Amino acid sequence: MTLLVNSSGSTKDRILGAAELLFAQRGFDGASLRQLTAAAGVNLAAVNYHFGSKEKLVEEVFRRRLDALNARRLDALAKVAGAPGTTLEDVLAAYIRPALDLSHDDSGSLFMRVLARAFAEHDDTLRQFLSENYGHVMRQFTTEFARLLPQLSKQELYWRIDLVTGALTHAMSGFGIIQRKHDVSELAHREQTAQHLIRFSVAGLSHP
Amino acid sequence: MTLLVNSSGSTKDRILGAAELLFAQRGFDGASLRQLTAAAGVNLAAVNYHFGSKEKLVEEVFRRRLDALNARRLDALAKVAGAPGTTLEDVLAAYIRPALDLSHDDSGSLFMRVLARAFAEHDDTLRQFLSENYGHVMRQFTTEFARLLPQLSKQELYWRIDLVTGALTHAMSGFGIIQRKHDVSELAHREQTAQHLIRFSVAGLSHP
DNA sequence: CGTATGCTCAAACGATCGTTTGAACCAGCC
DNA sequence: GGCTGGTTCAAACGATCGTTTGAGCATACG
Repeated sequence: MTLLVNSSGSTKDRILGAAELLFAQRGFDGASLRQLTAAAGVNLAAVNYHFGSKEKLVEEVFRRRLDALNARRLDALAKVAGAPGTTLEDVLAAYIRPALDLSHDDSGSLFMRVLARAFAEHDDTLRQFLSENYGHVMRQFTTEFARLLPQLSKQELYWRIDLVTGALTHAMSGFGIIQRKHDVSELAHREQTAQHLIRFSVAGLSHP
Repeated sequence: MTLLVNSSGSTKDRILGAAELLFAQRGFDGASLRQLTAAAGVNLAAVNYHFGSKEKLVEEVFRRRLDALNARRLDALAKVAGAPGTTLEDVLAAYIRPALDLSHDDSGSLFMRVLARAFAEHDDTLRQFLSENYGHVMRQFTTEFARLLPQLSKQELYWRIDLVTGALTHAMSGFGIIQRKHDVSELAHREQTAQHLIRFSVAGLSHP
């Protein structure tokens, strides 16, 4: 089976790291606490001791990554929002690039796959958690999109953003058929993904 | 808990119907055979008697719907493919409309949600099953897209189709924020969804 | 009639799940 | 030394999982 994920760090961090990996690979139900604690190299009871329950652990996995992701998204947005020369590409880049960085970060994080799984699970408590804690980020981006696309009705804009989100989630979680070639560096592949996503989204958002 | 789903039909069909519903709601792991057989109004052992195992049942749920879906997709494609006046809209409609019909069909099928779940699960055996049995459909559509978009490189075309698929899956499985209003008929909403998807995809596929 | 055949049923199987328990350990402080 | 609070540990808890079993029932055929 899966071996140790982390031999260093605190027990809590080792659990969080192993949880992220195993949730991405096998899902929230599919990954058991016994597999998880074995991979983390900690005792089975450590999860309930440090997090209270498996469900709370799931929330912590989300919180840790989403806090970082949305902070970087808002930073990037603040640098371009409201400025006179700002383009659709700029706002989309502020939305897309932090997510791509996260989905391919140093620890080989599979977090975006975990996130996509959460969407697919249609778990109401989890969706409520996401909406409550991170809905304001989406709202800020929507406002900026509306400013740059004044010709679109609110309804029309929502539709298009929804479809962009679908393409984004799909690409970021590695659903697709596109795989990185062996002769392309990780960084180059990420840049290529960002370019495709942004140009595709610009076209989808701004068509007449 | 969930009550009876079907009080008529053969035991096999009742199981398949209940399985589709519960897999969509709770996932393949999350839906137990005891919940499932209770909802179908059949004995617990009936699943293993008629299907052999839970995994085989999952495959049957897919096979039943995907056979119908892809037959209708290929029918629709055959009517427009290769013809001189065929547009991108026509081909996209042949791809999108049968899926939308299925995702909102008479029995309130949640099948597209099941399919999206299968994508998210990243289950290799399931992906192989899908690729082996239905890969040729995707290949035919890709060929037609390539004919209508000769200016795109193969690599570029694959990227764009991949992103279209993401938007499609997202919209069809009801991930998004867009919900049908109470004063809009089911049929009108489906048509609106198709229109948005097609126009968005045309823009994304054909931008320079 | 007897007896196959296809199907359903309640009951049980062993495995695995998330969680709890109580003892053991181990720093730091009196 | 003794004591305390935070942490880890093996072991067990009851619940639920997918699957199997063998008896029971119905229909069809000789």
